[in-house]
Amino acid sequence: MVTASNTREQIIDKAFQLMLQRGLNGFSYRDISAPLGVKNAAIHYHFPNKMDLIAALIDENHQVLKKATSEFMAYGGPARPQLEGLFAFTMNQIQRGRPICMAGALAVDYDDLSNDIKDANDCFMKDSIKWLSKVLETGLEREEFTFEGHAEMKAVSILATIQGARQMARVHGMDILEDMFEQIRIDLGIND
Amino acid sequence: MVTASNTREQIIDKAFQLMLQRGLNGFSYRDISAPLGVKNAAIHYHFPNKMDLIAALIDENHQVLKKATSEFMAYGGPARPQLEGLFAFTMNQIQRGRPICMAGALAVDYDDLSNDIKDANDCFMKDSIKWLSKVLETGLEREEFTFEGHAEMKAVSILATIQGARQMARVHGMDILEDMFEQIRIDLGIND
DNA sequence: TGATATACTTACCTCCTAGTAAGTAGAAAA
DNA sequence: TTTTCTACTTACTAGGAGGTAAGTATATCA
Repeated sequence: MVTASNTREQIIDKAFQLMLQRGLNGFSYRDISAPLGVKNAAIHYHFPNKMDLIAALIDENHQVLKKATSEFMAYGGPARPQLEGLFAFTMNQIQRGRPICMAGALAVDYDDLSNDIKDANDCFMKDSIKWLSKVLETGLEREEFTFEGHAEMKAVSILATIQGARQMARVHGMDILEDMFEQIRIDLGIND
Repeated sequence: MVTASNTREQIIDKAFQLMLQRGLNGFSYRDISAPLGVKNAAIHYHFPNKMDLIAALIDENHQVLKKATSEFMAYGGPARPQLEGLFAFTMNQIQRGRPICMAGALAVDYDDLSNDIKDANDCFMKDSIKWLSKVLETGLEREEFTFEGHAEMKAVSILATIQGARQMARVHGMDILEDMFEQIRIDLGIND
């Protein structure tokens, strides 16, 4: 072996894609190992069982979120680019072959999950909601947005809309997503 | 055998519940047959393969929708009770152990589906959107609702929100759903 | 009464699943 | 140079998946 091994990262990357394409029960170790040219046991070496792998994926997902939102959470700033960043991130995920979001992928098989994984997912969602709530509050203060109701409830509703829209996009095509983003903008009083 | 057989109906009923609880890949023939006290082969007798069963479930789902909306689609009437009916139906489904909707259950495993099933699901979604669009348009005309943008886009966004909220409710508890319904009302200018 | 159809059961099959135990090539450390 | 560690592979297992072929009890029809 000449290079330092990156098998672990490749496994995570592939599993991530499969998870967000087919859900937790929709892919097997073989689906990961075959395209990478390794054996199933190689996956078990890095992740003793499937739940360990899933936990790593959720953690990975959470890191991506934290990285993307840390600056705004620490220093604030204009809200609109944050919202547009969420839309762009969503589109980007889908274009990279990840049509459903992590929470969506887990939700169908939710009963199978260990408490650790449920907690990790819960934590991720709470952070997402916290961030978007702050974006909305900031947008309201800076008069970038207008909306009725509590920022947190509005944040949850926007995240739910995107989550649902990602699923619907699979059936109706990706245009529906742009429509949903536009509707969210309209509902926030953005007209440009 | 004394009574007329209702095994077929029981299979559909059980499969429906499992499908909306765990998704297409989240349950097996055994999960259906065992609680009904029949053998797997009994399911194969009524539905030669799993896709035939899924098709029957989608059809069943579509019938429920048509039944619930036919009167309004034919004769119109006040929009608000229609919207509240959607909320009530959603809550009722969840309370009956069906936390995710059919489209959500199919979306994760969408690539596995036959074209027939995709078409049937597409047809169901189109009918849902058509109905809710009419509800919104009617509500606007009758000054029950106020909103910006096209009725159809707004309808899709509401359905997406509910779909996403059902998934989130699994993680965050059912209270989130009532919150989402309330936010939808607020966004439609309903304040009571 | 005999033939046919319905609604299953019994017994089986093949394939795939996650998971394990033992072996191994190469790199690093002693 | 020997030992130890890392990162795997080979070879295997038990169990579960969907699916099938053949048999059977009951009801219906001719």
